[in-house]
Amino acid sequence: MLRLHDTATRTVRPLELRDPGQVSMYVCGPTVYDLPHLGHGRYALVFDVIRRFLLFCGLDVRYVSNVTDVDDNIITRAAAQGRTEAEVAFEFEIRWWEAMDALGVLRPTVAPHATEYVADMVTLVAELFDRGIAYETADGVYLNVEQVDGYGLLALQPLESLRIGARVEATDEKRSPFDFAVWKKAKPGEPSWDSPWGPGRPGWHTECVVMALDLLGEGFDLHGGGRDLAFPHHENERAQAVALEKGFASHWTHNGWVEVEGEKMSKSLGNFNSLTDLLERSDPRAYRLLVLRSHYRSPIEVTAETVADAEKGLERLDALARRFALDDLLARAPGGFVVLGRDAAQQANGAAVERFVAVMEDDLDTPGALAGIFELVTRAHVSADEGRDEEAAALASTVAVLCAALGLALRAETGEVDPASAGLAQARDEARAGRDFARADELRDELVARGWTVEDGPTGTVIRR
RNA sequence: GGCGGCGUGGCCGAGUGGUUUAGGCAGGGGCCUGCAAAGCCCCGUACGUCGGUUCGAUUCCGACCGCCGCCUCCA
Repeated sequence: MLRLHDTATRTVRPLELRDPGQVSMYVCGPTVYDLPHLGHGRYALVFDVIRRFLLFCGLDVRYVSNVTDVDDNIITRAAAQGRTEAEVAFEFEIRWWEAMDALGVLRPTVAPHATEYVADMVTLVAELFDRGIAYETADGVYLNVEQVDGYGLLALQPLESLRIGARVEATDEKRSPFDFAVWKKAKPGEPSWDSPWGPGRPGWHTECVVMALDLLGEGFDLHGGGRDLAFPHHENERAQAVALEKGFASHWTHNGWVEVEGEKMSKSLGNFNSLTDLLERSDPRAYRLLVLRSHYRSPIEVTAETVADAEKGLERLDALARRFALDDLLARAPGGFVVLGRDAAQQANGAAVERFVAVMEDDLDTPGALAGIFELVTRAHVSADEGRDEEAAALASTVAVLCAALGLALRAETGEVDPASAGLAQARDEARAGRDFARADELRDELVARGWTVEDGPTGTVIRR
């Protein structure tokens, strides 16, 4: 079984399933008030890979990831742009899914919206209120964290030590500095819903509790997100569940940061920290490879260099795909899901698959998994060079299967060739046949000038983009 | 102030108490090729500093230096 780091216990331990054969996971989704950034892309990729690996291992996965479509940031953005909150949320949610699709991130099984759950959230807040754990202030309803057992579990430090450095606003009516809003009273012009405390909107930390419990049930298996969500967001989700005496996530997993050229990320690189922008200016698969190349809990550096480096790694995989005419298994699979599970893959090259599974099960060691895949690439070429075609084909197809398990698409196609370029390629073959190499080289230069990469294959000139 | 993480060869990035290497990219040499490209083979003898434990540490312990993050909305 997959062993993953669990933030609550600070250990790597097996993911224990509530229902055998069935994984229930909740990953905190975006607040849709702006374009997704690189950090969004990383968490989405990390948990996509966890999901795909579990699928590869033959498990059913119910993957719930929310969209926060009401929140302070959206309100601020809408006001600044003279639009409604709904318009802002709608626009950026579209941009979000565009980016996810480009990254090859599987759509969640369910992607609930906060605004669809307001009534349930009011019910939850009322219950917290009735239990005396939440209290009303001038601007909302707060949960008193001092009444929650084990508060500070995910912050990885006791409540007392949190207090020392806490910044407490002087005007705060809060009973404890870490008390958080479960309901925010609306100011004039803000979107609002009715509640026993007057018109308002739910606090951010409330939506995930309600939606996770509704869509996955108590005691679901895995809750994930970026490292920064551990505290206070996940801590506060958990606090509400504990206050209500409901079983919540069994396992908490958080991924590390994205760093962009040190501290001056956006300054020197323009919009480079926008995921949308990165996806436009590089092969979208490169970001997946870049993310997979380091451990999910380590910080990663995203620079023009590391992205270019990843693109070259991709080229090596694609070259194998071309040589062996490997199918892009993801393109053929319905919904981009892994089609070949572990059992089927076993037939390709059992030892390699077992090694892959072993390293992946060890806290998602994707760098190790990639190392194994690249070794298979070399072995496939060697086998083919030495004429062991069957073995070579098996090795190459193993590469395809394992790449698919990681969500990495392989490209064997060479791109659409226009008639003029095809003509040049043919002319070059004719020149070469007549041993007019000067002419052949001229034609190659011309093709290169048109943006093609030119290779001589067994059947003549092959051009590709 | 409290807490946590990191520091590996030109770059990215794993890993381990010693004997055999991660892997990728770049670079050098060779094979193949009309020349290239792709591919294959070979090469660099790395582990922040100072101590300690040990027969032996990059890997364990301690101190120190440096970098980063969290404690506040944040993936």
